[in-house]
Amino acid sequence: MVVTLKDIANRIGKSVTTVSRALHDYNDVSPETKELVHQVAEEMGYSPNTLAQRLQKRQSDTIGLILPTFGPRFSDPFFSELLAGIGNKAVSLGYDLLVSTSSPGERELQIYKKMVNGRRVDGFIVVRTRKEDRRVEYLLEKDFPFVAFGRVGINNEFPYVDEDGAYGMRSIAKHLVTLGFTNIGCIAPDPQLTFASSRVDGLRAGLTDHGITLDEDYVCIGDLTQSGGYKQANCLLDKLHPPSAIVACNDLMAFGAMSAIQDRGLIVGEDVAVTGFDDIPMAEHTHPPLTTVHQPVYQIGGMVCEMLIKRIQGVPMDDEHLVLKPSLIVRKSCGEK
Amino acid sequence: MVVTLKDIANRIGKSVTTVSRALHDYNDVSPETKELVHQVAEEMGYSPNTLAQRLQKRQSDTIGLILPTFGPRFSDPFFSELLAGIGNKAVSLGYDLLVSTSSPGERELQIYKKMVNGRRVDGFIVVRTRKEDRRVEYLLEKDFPFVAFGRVGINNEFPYVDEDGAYGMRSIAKHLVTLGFTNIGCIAPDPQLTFASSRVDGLRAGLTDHGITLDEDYVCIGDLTQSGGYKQANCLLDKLHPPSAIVACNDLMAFGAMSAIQDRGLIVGEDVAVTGFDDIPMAEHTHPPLTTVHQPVYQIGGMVCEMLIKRIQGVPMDDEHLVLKPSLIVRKSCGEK
DNA sequence: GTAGTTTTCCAAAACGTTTTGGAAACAATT
DNA sequence: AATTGTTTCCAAAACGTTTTGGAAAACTAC
Repeated sequence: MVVTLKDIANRIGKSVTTVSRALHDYNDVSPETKELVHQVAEEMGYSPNTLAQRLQKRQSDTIGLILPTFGPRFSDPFFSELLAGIGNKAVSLGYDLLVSTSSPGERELQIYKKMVNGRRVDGFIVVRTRKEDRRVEYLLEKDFPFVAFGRVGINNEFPYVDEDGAYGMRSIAKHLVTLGFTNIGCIAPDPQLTFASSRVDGLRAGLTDHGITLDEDYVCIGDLTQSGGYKQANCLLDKLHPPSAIVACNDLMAFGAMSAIQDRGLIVGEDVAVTGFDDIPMAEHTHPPLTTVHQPVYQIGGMVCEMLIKRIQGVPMDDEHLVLKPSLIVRKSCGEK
Repeated sequence: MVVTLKDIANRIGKSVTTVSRALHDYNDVSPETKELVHQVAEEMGYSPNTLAQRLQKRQSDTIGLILPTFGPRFSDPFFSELLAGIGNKAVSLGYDLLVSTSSPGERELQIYKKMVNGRRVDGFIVVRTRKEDRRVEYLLEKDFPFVAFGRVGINNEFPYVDEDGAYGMRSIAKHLVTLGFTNIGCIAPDPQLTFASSRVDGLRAGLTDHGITLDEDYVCIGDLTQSGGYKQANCLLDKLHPPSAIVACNDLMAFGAMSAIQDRGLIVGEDVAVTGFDDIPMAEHTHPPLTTVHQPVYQIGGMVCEMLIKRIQGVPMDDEHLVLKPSLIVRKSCGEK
């Protein structure tokens, strides 16, 4: 049924070794034999059994990505773009991508362990890092190759790519202050996430630089979805002195905030300003278009993937720690300039 | 370094066979030996090498999913939800999920071939089917297991799950007619996609039922992204007699249409009605909330995954062809009730 | 004590590759 | 003619499992 090296060998009356070496173009096989082997292999429709090759190589040529989903309806455009970036780079470098999904927690860690123990993958890409991250602790302890998108609370002794969230938020702060906003609310992510602090702290620092303090009562915590942004924006708007600008820590929550504002008959960009973070493609076509901070997510996917493969193959990386400066994208959600 | 059966066997002075059988709880191993094996295995931290097991079983226990991405910035919440549905079901049934990304075309087919020939996966989930679909032709010809989400133009002799797009669109048509709309525009997907016709035809039929004809000039083709919806809505609105209702064939394009309307100072739901299709989570929190047709994408992911695994294992399926009736979700983008 | 049965074990083969370490055949050099 | 070198090949081992087909040892029944 399925053609193996042995079948080819039997057919041409040579050994399996010779067939294998002929196909790999070793120079201890005569040109005539090579020609014959290639021809017969082609004719019989031979393709090597990847599993056998991998067992022999003791490499799975596969990288693992476990997406942290929150709730069953996981629907985040950010991750689909990251996935495309990782996936395309992986195929171009000859690696498979093994994807799993799990909400953070014990089950998630079990999946990592299962993959490591069963040698199913050669390394991981860890995304949405947390301040105390069991995943990176585990992988570090096992000395298992991985590259993270994001950093952890302490001891970042592993390769990562991260964006300078504080810098991005300072840009936002400066932009808002320049436009005259002083009463500012913020929708932050779960504080266990590393990027929560860097972004919120960046915002606070940026405002302080201009003599404005961010009231802690005006920092709400959302779940990074549009629905979460909607709810938290409502909290903010229900206050006695509602903020005139809402800084959401990702675009999805910013969209929710915009809806909350509009549902009250207020106009985004006139009555209340809104900003986001990430610059997902949808941000360009909301009404009004969202002022946000751009992260090259697709490219980042490619970068982490490439770094991981270098790590796996023992090729030195140009730079183990990459921190990208995100850029402010001014659109119209904070009013016309 | 890594513990194998042989290590355990050496340590306790038994054969590899016995250790293997003890771990699998065969009854030709004495209780004492079993106990000992388990204990030592535990102590040495043994985990079987998945690659070796798979080679021996001649099964990869892996299912393949190749996402058709359009352009580098692939950012579709629909697919992340589907992925979560497939992924969670796969781990719960002990399968790995191999994900790749490619834009439709020759390269895409190459990826399928590579996976099939190298026996890297035991089956595929094919998504976003086309009327003439090289992928299903290929898999059918190779008699390789797969389950599709969606149908093809002719000869649907393979297991699939699909939604009744025509039915969904008829609901939309009826809803709009009931609300008094007569001048209707449509933003359709690429007509090569199977669901393009079923949806547009369904709309047309639904309108005809109520004595309204869908003007072909009022059917534009969008690329299923928000940006595409924005552009095509503008085309529609630029007409001499612009439609008073825009029916988009997915939610993302509906969002774009809403922005286009709002950018002209018009009010969605008052001046122009908009409808979508899919009911992605974001649809609930746009302004106004989007009237659309609900597809249980997460569940569908689980279903196709389960069907595929049955197909792979030769277990008969309850039903090889599942066509789901989507339900109309009335919100506010066509005006208050 | 013998024949049969049950319990417990294992060597060897198999899965499909790649690598190792020669060996045979022939040619070139002294 | 003996030595060295080159070309071409391959048997065997290895990767880490599981399965097959016994076989030895220990009981059971008469």
